[in-house]
Amino acid sequence: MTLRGERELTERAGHLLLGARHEFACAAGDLLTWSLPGMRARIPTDHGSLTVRKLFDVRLLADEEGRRHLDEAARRGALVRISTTGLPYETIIVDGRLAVLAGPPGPGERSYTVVRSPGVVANVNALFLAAWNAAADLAEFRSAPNPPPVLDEEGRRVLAMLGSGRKDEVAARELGLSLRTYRRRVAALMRLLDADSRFEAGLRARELGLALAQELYDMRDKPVQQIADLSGVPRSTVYGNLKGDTVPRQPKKIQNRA
Amino acid sequence: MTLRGERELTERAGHLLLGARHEFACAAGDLLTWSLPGMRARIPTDHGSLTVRKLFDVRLLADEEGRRHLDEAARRGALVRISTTGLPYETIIVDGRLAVLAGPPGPGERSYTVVRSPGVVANVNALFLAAWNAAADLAEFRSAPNPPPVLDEEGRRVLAMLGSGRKDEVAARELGLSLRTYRRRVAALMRLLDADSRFEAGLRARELGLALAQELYDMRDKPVQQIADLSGVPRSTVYGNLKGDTVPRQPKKIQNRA
DNA sequence: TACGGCGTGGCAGCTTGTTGCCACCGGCTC
DNA sequence: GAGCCGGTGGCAACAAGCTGCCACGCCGTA
Repeated sequence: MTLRGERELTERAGHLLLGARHEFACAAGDLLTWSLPGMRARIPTDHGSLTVRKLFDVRLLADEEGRRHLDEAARRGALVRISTTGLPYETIIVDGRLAVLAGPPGPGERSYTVVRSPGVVANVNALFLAAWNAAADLAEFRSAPNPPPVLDEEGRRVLAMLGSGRKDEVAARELGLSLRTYRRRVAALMRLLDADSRFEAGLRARELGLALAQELYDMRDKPVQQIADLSGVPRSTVYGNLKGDTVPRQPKKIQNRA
Repeated sequence: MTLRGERELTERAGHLLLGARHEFACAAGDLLTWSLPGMRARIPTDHGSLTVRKLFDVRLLADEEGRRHLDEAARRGALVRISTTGLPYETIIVDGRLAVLAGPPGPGERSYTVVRSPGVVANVNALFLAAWNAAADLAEFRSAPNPPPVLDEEGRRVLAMLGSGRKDEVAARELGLSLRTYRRRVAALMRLLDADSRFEAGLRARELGLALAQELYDMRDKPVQQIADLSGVPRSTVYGNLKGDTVPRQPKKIQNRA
C-alpha cells in the first residue's frame, strides 16, 4: 500500500504505528521525515515493555533545532543513535512485522510504502540493524572528547582549500588571509579533528562528512532558501550559514615556556 | 516468497527472471551473488528490446576474475556501471514489476525474497536508479586517467600508518622500512590518488574506500622505466609495481651503519 | 581618554615532507 | 659470467608546514 504525504500516512496507517507492542524503530535523515502531524507525540516511548529505537543522520546535530529534537527523543525514553556513514533509506519498523519505507525526498508530497510481507520486512529490518549496530549512541557521541565538529563559514572555506591540494601560501592568498592566519585556521581545524597529521585530518574530515561543506561553499552566495529549493528540501534542513563557537578563539597561553 | 540458496532461487523463480521483456537490472557486491547456477548464461543480453543494467561494487575490479566477469557482461551487451560508494543491498529487478532482494551474506545458504507489490518494487527500483545514476560507466571508469586505485598489502599498511598520524620516521621504523622507502610508498600512493597534498590524499583515500582495496589497478603491465617516462621523473624515484609479489628481494642491510 | 582583551600579520627557528641522485645488491636471462 | 632490471637505502637540497614571539590595531568598557 502506497501513501502520499505524511498526513495520509498518519490517517491511514497511524493506528498501525501506534499499535507497536514490542519494538518501534525508525531511521530518519532529517527532522521532517516522520513528522507525522498530530501523532508523533502520541507514540509512547516510556512504555515499560516497548523499545523505541531512533537512528538519525549525524547532520541533524549541525543545528540547534536538530540537537533539541534528538535530546528530547532521548529524554522521553527512546534509544537514540547517530549514524555518521549516512542512511541508505528512511524507514519505520513496527515489531519487526511491518515496515514503512519513505520514498526519496523531492518536490511535492513524499510517498510512503507500507509493507507487511515477512521476507521484505525481514530484509528492511536487517538493513536497519546493520546501520544501528554501526551507529554511535547519542549520549556517548555528544560527550566524546572530540565530538564531530561543526564548522563556521570560514572554517568550511579553509577546509575546501585544504581539500583542493593547494599550498598554504596560495590558499591563504585566495581566501584573503595572511599565511599566518590561514595556518592558525588549519591548526584549529586539526585540533577539532583531533588529528596529528594533515593526512589523518583529511581522513577524519571525510569520515565526519565535513567535506560536504565544500559543496555548500560553491553555493555560498545564494540565499539559504534558494539552496533549499535547488536541493528539493525544506529550508530548515539546509545549513548554509552555520555559526558557531566551536572553534576556540585562541588556545590557552602556555606559561613557563621551555 | 522467501527462498534459500541460489539453487532454490533458480528453480522456483528462474522462469520469472528469464521472462524479462523490457528491462533487467541487478546490483551485486561480489561475484557469488546472483551466480544462479545453470542459468546466468541464459539471461539474454543482446536481445534487441531488452535493456540489461548491471551495477557492481568497485571492489570487484580488485582482481582479475572480477575484471573478466565485468568485461564479459559488457561484451555480451549489458550496460555495466561501477559504484564506488558501496551498494546498500543486492537486488534484481525485472521490468520494474518484480524484485528479488538478497539477504545479508553469512554462513549457510543465503535467503532471497521475491516481491511483486508495486509499492515495494517501486521503492527498490528508485533506490537502484539512485545508485545507478551515481555510478560510473564501466568503460569510462576503466579508461579514466586516474581510476580509483587499489592497494596491495604493503600499500594498505602504509595507508594505515599515514592515517594514524605518525611522522614518516616513526611509521617507517614500525613497518620495517627505511625512511626513503617509506617515502617512496607514500609518493606512489599520492600519485595513485592524484593528490597534491597529504590532506587531499586523506580525503581521497576515505572517499574511495581504499582501505578495502587489494591490488594495483593501473599501469601494472608497464616496465618501471616507462612509468617513470610517463610521469617525467627519474626511474629511481618510481615505485612502479604495487603488487603482492613485490616483497623486497634484497635482505635488509642494517650492519655497519653509523 | 585610557586600558585590557583579542585577533592579525610578519618574522623566524625548527620540524617534517618531497624528491633527485647514486652506489649497491639480488634475481633472472642470455 | 655478464648485463639488465627492479628495488633499496643513505645523503642532500629544497619545499612546505608548525608554532612561538611580538608589535600593532580594533573594539568594548570603565
